[in-house]
Formats: sequence, C-alpha cells, structure tokens
Amino acid sequence: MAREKIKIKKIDNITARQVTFSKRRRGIFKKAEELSVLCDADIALIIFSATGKLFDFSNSRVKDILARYTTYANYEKKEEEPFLELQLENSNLAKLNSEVADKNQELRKLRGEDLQGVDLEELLQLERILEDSLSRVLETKGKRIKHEIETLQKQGDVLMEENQKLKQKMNELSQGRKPVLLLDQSDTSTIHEEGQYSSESITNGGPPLTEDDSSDTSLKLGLCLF
Amino acid sequence: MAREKIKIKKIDNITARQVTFSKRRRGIFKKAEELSVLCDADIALIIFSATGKLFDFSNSRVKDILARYTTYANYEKKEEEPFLELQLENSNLAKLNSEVADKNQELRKLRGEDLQGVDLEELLQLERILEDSLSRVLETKGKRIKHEIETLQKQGDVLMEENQKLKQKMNELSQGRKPVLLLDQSDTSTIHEEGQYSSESITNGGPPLTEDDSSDTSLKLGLCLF
DNA sequence: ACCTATTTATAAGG
DNA sequence: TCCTTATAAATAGGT
Repeated sequence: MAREKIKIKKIDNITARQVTFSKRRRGIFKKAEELSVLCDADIALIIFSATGKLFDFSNSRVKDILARYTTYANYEKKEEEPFLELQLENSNLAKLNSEVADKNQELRKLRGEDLQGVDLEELLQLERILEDSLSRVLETKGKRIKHEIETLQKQGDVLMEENQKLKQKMNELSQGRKPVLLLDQSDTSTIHEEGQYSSESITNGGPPLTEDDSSDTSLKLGLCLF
Repeated sequence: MAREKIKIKKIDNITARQVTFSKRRRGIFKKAEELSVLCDADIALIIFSATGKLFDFSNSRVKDILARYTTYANYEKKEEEPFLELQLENSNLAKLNSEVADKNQELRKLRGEDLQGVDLEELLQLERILEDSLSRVLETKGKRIKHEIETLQKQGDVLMEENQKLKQKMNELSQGRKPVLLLDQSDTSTIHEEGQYSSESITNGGPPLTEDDSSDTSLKLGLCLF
C-alpha cells in the first residue's frame, strides 16, 4: 500500500515478512479498537504469528467474548460438542452476561434505536413510557431551573445589598474625611465577585458552555423553561 | 479517515454508527485476511455488533484458534494459585454485577424514574434523547400502521371482488335453473372468511387487543394515527 | 525506528 | 446497501 503495490500472497523474504507482520499487526489492532469504540461493538482479535507467538486484543475481556461466541456458535450448530468449558465454567457469568445483553436491548429500545422487531402494541407502550418519562424530565428540569433562578436572585439581592452598604460606607468615608475619588459609582457597582455568578453554578459543575456573562445566562434559562 | 477527521468515540447518530460499522467491519476483515496471507499467521476475529449480531473471521477454523488460545492462556496462568483464579472470577462477577447495576440506573433515568441526582445538563441531554427516541417511535408506528391499513384495504378489495364474482355466479345459477332462494343478497355479501380480517394481523401476530371487529379496529387506528 | 511516496480506507453525501 | 469523492490513514520500501 505504499511505495509499491504488493500482491496479497505469502511474503517470501523472512525479514520483510516479520516487519510487515509487526506493522500490520499494530494496524489491525488499532482498527479493532477504533471499531469497538466508534460503534459500541464487542471485539476479540486473536493472532498467532508464524512463529507461534500469541497476540490478542479485546475491548471487554477476551474470555467473555469467547464465551459469548461459543454460546452463539453452539446455538447455531447444535451438533457440536461444547469443546470449551468456558461456557460451563460459570453459569452465573453466563446469566449475568445475558442479563447485560437484555438490559442493553431494553436501553436501545428506549432510545428508539432498535425498533425493527417491535410490534405495534409494544410501540404504543414505548410511546407511553417515553411520553411519561419526558414529562417527568421536563417537570424536574423546570423545578431545577426555577430553583437555580431563585438561588441566583437571592444571591443577587444579597450582593446588591452588600454593594449598597459598601457604597454608603464609601460615601461616608469620602465625606467624613476628604473627598477621595479613587472609586466612582460605576466602579463600586461591580464590586461583587464574578465567581458567584459564573455559569458553572447554572449547569451544576459542567464545563462552561461558552464565555457567557450573566445576561447571556438569563437568556439561556429563558429558552430552557418554556 | 476521510472527508473529515473524526474523533474516536462512540458515534451518536444511530444511522451513521451502523453505516460506519458496516464499512469498518469490512475493512478490518480485509486487513485480517491480508495479514494472515501475507505473514502466514493464524487469526481469529470475532465481532459482536451493538445489536448483538455476530460476525467472525478466521483463516483456519475459528474453533482451532480458540482452542489454541485457551491452551496458551491456560499455560500462561498455570503457575497461578487456584484461589487467584477464584479471585479473578469473583472480580469478573463483580464487574458484571456493577455493569448490570449501571444499566439499571440508566434505564431508570431514561424512564424518568430516578431524576434526583441528575444535574441540569444531564436533564437537558435526557430530554434530547427522549425526544429523539419518541419521534423515532412515532415514525415507526406511523409506518407500521400505514402498512397495516394498506394491507387490510388490499385484502378487502380482493374479497370484495371475490364476493362480486360469487354473487354474479349465484345469480346466474339461480336464473339459469330455477329461482332458488336458499341464499339472498345479504347472505352473499358476508361470504368471505372472518379469519382473514382478524385483529391478529393488525397487531402483527400479537395477542388480540380485545374482541374488536373491523369497525372497531379502524376506530383504534384512527386514534393512533393523529 | 524513522521517512515519505503511494496505496488504502473511509466520512460525508447522494 | 451501493456509489462517488475528498481526505485521513496505513504502509512498502528504503535508511
């Protein structure tokens, strides 16, 4: 695949073969990993080099995948004897594995990702569940947002009050002594700390959405509430 | 690896994920085959898609490679003490158990049953997911219903035609010979078999919702379609 | 191991 | 699923 195109047949030169083996082995392992991550697949890749050395990769434990494979294979071809005691090794494991598989399918259905084999009745049920769930989520969201707003407003009020007091003190100071003009009104009105108003507290610790200031924030909240 | 570089993380969009899975699956199988030929290696590649479908490749029989693998793996762990294995098994069990627990919590969240510890950001994400899912469910439902209706209409048309023919024949018979009044018009119009109109075909093989007849059915369908 | 000219693989869009 | 195309990746041959 590079300087020259090569034919896919056994490489004669031993050194070249080993080099290619190393390179391509790394390549295929990388591909396996990427595929498993990108597409949420379970993969087991087992390679024996010509010299008999073993290399293997699996995102979940190779053992589990092999167990799953043998289960599947046995199911497909009943006549084959269970040649690996892996599947018998632990019926608990198998049970748990199938439970995970079940849960996964259920999740996929709830996410609307696996609707092929679902009959009308189940679709209607799904619809009910999703609508219920959605309304609960919206309700919770509303409450949460209302609470956030109230909290912020209270904090704002406190800060405002504090600012008032500070301003007053300033005035008193500057009047009581000499008129000192180090701080004017516009400065005193921004005395409160920015940190307390940061967007972090709105998204509850999440990453800052953008570099939004408070006016931006209230806009966002307004949009979310409807 | 193409038009745009992508990050190696689970692909959100379902369709895109499936497409990518197909493409990359073919890619990695090709790589496996090439590696086995070029370098004279034994390879077993087992892939379970997110939907649980199995794909596998091996130059020699998968079974043999698996056997070789397990032999090798056992050889590696031979010197380990028995209770280490037990520990491993237990940790495996523990892992699976916690996986089940995770899935369960995820399910509860999707069902809107466990929204206490969910922060705003996650709520918004949930909302998106649920809305997407719901729209997919509704779309699927719509298609399914449309299809059912069309099927029923076609069946109805066929039966209607059949009835017409039968009626005509009746008439011909009763006119050709003697006016025999064993069957009058209202009888001939209900000649078709009830079985073909049963509610079973509407729910795609599921249990009959109720004892609805066809008029009842169309009412239900009408309600679902909105 | 590293380098780089080429071949492959593949993401996005029909 | 298949096709096309622009672009990212993999890699053959050489150092």
